[in-house]
Amino acid sequence: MGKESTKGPLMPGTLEMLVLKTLTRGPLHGYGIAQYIRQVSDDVLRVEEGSLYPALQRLQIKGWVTSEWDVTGNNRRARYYRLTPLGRKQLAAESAAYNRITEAIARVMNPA
Amino acid sequence: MGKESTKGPLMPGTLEMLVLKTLTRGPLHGYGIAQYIRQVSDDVLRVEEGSLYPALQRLQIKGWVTSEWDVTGNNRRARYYRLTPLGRKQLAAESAAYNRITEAIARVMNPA
DNA sequence: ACCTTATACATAGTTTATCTATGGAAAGAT
DNA sequence: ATCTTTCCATAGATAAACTATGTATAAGGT
Repeated sequence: MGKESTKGPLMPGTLEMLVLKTLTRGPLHGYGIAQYIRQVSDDVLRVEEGSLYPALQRLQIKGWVTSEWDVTGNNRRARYYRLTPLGRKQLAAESAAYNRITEAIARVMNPA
Repeated sequence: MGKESTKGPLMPGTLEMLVLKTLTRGPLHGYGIAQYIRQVSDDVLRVEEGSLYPALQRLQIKGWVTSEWDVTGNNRRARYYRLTPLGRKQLAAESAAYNRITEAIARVMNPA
């Protein structure tokens, strides 16, 4: 009866990068971040709230993002997260590291 | 003074896939598996022994590999791991899942 | 003979990130 | 009234990788 669960676990270590990337489009609240990532990834990447909110706290502590309470278009209170300049640098670094590693994995998986 | 450490952490969840893939070339011992992955990845992926040996035990328990003691070309005793047919199927499944996820990540990181 | 390096296996304990499972609260629709 | 959706948040469990450590032997240099 239920629908088939597409099942979409995240690769540990990629969540922070995806969140930072999402915030380059502008400030957004947690729920919106989760929805955006899920939609853009065609429902493959599912960001669980139990993973997201702790991650957002970590990002804030490290200074990659700031946050403030605001109101959504739905007239709901929500905490909006905003990328800091430091966060932007971090995103570039993480993105480069990610590419380096996935390319290395590709060399193992598809040897010449 | 030491050499620059290239630093190459693995993405959690990829180690088993890389090991299974390595064993498609033929039976090999743990130390050799680590060396192979490191070399083919151009020193980007470093397989720590503290990660590898527990992983090999997990693979064996699940039936993806078997093992037996043998002697290397260096005249040393070593435990050789061999991919099972089940392991080969598992590799195909993990590889497909990995591609699905990395492609989804790419959609988030490089939106059209 | 001795010492060092490289090879080879293995475990214990820590860290860290994600997940599951909950819980609360308010808006809007039926 | 009640239900669904939106939105936040935490506690506890799970799992994979890491660091550190220990053992042992072969080969090669001095």
